[in-house]
Amino acid sequence: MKTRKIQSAKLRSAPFRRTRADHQVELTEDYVELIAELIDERGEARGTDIAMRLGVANATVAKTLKRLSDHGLVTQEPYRAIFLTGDGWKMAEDGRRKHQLVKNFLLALGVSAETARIDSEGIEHHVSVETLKAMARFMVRNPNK
Amino acid sequence: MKTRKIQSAKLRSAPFRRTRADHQVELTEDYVELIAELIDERGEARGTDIAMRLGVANATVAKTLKRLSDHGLVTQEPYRAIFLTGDGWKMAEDGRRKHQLVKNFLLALGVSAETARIDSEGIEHHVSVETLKAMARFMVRNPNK
DNA sequence: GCAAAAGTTTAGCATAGACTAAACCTTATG
DNA sequence: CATAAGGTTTAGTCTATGCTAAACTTTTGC
Repeated sequence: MKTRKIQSAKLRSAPFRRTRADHQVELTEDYVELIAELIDERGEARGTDIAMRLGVANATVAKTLKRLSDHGLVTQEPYRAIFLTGDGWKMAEDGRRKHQLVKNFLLALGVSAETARIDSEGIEHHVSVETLKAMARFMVRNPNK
Repeated sequence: MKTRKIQSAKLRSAPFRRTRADHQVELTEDYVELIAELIDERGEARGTDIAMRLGVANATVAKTLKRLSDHGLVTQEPYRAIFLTGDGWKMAEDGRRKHQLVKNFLLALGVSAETARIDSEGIEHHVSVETLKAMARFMVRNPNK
């Protein structure tokens, strides 16, 4: 096959997907959002509550929290509740704003509440600012039916 | 704090997010879709091409392909091109259909081609059938501006 | 105020997905 | 047609995210 080399040249590098590191970012965002939610709802976030909501073992939560703490997003004392740092709150707020917007958009699009809740959680981490703006515009044009 | 126990009881279990195993599914879908694309474009998919498009090292691709092969999605002979099995094609086609729909939807919503391309890749794995239908309806109402 | 229950942490293990470096086949070209 | 270039595989390492089991601390309730 004589054409191989030429074809290969056409593909030359491509920052096409992010895929790898992004999964960590997503999980981190999920954690801080959930922690913010728990603090709002009940004044404090505890390992067990996080574990239950995420459906993982507490040991897993403890390990992840240690990492978040290393990365300066949460603070914790042994055997005490977890709190968010300034950076942690910022990330959580960003996430929640996005999440709300996507969810409301899906509702405006006409999907059920349940589906809007589930899909918005997945989609939230993948929408750019441009798309968020387009969603916001759409909602202005199509008020909450 | 006397209320702890009662509060905890309220949270009782919650299949709230999928998060863990899903990342693997996403990566798998990305691989088979890309392989299908390469086969369509040029008749065969090779490790190097996949590595370039995904932006990872070939060793990483080789390892992942071994897993896909174990899971019956691709077939490969040493030092030869990669092909999809029936299941592999099915997954790839499903993914591509979803991907196209989401991308066209974003375009119809008014985002730029570049953003539609990038965001649709991320969103694709997180939209339910119900949301896809809602997107399709929207496009009927708002033909390709 | 002590013992049992509940929650948290630590230790050890497994798998996935990333990397580099080196060994190994194929292909292309002089 | 031999060899250099290029693609592929293997080996070994690292980090993240899961798990269970066991140790440890705090809280609750008698």
